[in-house]
Amino acid sequence: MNKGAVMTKGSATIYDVAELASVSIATVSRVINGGAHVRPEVRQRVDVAIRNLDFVPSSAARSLSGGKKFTIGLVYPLYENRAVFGSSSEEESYVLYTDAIIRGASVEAAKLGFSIYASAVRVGDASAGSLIHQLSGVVDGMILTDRVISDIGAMRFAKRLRAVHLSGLGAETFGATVRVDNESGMRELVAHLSTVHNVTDFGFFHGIESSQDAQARFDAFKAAVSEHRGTIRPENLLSGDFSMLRAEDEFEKRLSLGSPLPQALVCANDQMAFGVMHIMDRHNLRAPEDLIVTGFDDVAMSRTVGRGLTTIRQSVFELGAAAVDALVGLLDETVEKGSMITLPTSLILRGTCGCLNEAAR
Amino acid sequence: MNKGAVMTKGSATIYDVAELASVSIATVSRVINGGAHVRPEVRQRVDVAIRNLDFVPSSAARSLSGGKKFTIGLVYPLYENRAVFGSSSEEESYVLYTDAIIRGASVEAAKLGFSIYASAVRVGDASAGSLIHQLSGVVDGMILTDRVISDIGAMRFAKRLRAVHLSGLGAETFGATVRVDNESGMRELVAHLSTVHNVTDFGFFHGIESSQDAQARFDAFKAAVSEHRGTIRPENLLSGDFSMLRAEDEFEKRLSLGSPLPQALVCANDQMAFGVMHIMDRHNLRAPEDLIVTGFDDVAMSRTVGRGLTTIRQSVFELGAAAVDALVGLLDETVEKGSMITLPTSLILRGTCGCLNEAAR
DNA sequence: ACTTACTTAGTAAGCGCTTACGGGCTCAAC
DNA sequence: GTTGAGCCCGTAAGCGCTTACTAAGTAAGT
Repeated sequence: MNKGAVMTKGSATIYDVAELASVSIATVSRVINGGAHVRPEVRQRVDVAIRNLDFVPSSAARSLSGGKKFTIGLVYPLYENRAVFGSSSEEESYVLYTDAIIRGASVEAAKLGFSIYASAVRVGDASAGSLIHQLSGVVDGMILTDRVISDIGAMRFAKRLRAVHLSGLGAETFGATVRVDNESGMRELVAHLSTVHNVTDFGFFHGIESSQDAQARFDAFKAAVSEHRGTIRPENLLSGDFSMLRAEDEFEKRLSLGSPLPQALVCANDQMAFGVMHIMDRHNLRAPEDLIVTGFDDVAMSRTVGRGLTTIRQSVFELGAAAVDALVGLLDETVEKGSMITLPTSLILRGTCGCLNEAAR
Repeated sequence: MNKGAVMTKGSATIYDVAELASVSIATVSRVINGGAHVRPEVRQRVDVAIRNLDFVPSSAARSLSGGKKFTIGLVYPLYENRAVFGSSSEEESYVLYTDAIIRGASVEAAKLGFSIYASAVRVGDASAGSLIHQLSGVVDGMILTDRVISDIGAMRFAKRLRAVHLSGLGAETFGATVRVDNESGMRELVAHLSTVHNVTDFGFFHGIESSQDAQARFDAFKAAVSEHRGTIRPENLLSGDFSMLRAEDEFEKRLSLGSPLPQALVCANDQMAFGVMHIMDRHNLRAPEDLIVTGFDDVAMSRTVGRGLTTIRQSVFELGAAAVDALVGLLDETVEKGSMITLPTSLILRGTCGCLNEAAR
């Protein structure tokens, strides 16, 4: 195993590098990891050897030895198997949401030298706990997206594992919580509708109940409306599931009621606002003339649909990134357990409320 | 470290289990892995110990020792950082596509005991090769999606690593290729249009050039049209990038040309077909009366848009799953290097070609 | 009863790293 | 010139598994 050690079969190991550079493996290790206390000359020799051998340290060995696995788990909801292509549309909105989180997390993780291991859990699946438990052997900590863990077993693994919960409330149990500032976004929006457009008669399209975000948006909405002395007639409280399709059905039903519409219908996400506008179109109703419509998220399509959808922007991409930051912080004890990070939102004014200035940044 | 070994700090190790069950670690290992040659009684004792200690084997140690890492890399294209939320719409179609692949791959991988490590590469980024090289230290093999690797460095890593390329052509270099049967789908579609709807004057909306799929669909389309003695006027060859927005622009331009439209416009994916229909709407044109429009993919919205989009169904979810199967096969030498797996497509007839029977499975 | 063969379980040798520890240097201070 | 303090680098002990190899026990064939 002397000369044979050089690229006998699989990829090169640290021993091969050490031999080629005529140093010990400890030195090679030092060079790889920041390399304190290594003479420049030696470091160079090692670097060259690494390059010549196409050496990539084995993550497995690294983890075993170093204790850290440098992977963080990201658990997100899976709906039906036959996702997206050839499947229901409820999913699409979640797919977009989830995907943005995953990308945000991946990019941030890469910066910090971590990998993301994304794993889907069927919502409401009892085996979720077991999966998470299983995951714990593979990751250093994990990120749980909204709706993923009802709280079953939350306690159980929370103490053994670092975790970040997205859009949760009860920080305490988990390591930390990262959420979006639903409140101030809603407050801004309602204030705008009330003061600029003189809206007093409000309606609201609720998202799926099991979502903390949906709940938070509704609560904030109610608070803001009452603060501005607006009214919400019960028939203008529609309940959807964040999907466009469901929103269309519900709104169609609402129209058939005959009862006059509110001045403004605030939707808990953009997709539902699109659904509403779609149905309005069929009935020859126009936004904002016949009804002011607003969304939440500011997805790509918001800018291009009709005269532009007035909405509240949140950056889901940042959400993912922030979650990673929080988790890594938790791991090296930079972030305290129980902390809650809140990401800002901003009001984007477009055509559906009557403000056409596309400028709003 | 005797009694202390039991849950002193981190999670339990195989030693803790062995001690609790009064067996050696080798026996525990056997129980975990299929457990050949272990007396039922002993196996039970071990199982109980595992459960009591919430033992999850360390993936790191397993990999180090076993040689396999049980992770497969999945490299997909990243466009801009600020993905999806607050970003361009070109991405959305890709996001959906990528996501379906990732989910398909994850689910299949989970079944086989593998994890998916999904990693984004900026398209056209020179560092792609280095990232892939880096990845090779972490995974057993990888899946490269369409467009991800131009071929730079393909040679370089192909020999050291097992890889599956999605939608590629040149199998050989990579371990294996998994693709969708663009050809037979297109052939079916064109045959249908020609024989059932008597179309002779065809148009085509091309996808992004760098995509092998886009190219394959166009080639198959041309072949099928000429086989049916149809014609394609040059002005009816539109070029898009798979996005709805770009398609809208292009089609608007085409309309302003004044030249009569073809009888049917075959689009390389559904999103572009939606764009076309959107513009038609604005100009009071109807499908299929004024122009037959067809898509490719059968995304969720296809069923609900207008009278339903006639399209070619492919299951991207299956694509991801098949890729994992192929890769795992490659790893245990069940699948030969150089093989190509082709997934079926099927013609879905709906309103936009004049066939309203939603039944078509 | 005695080899032959198979089942069951334990012992121990790594897998490829990180890192405490210690030894050999060099250099400044006494 | 001796000592102490750094700096550099090598030695070796694990990290928690898998898997030969070995040994003991059991069943079966002669």
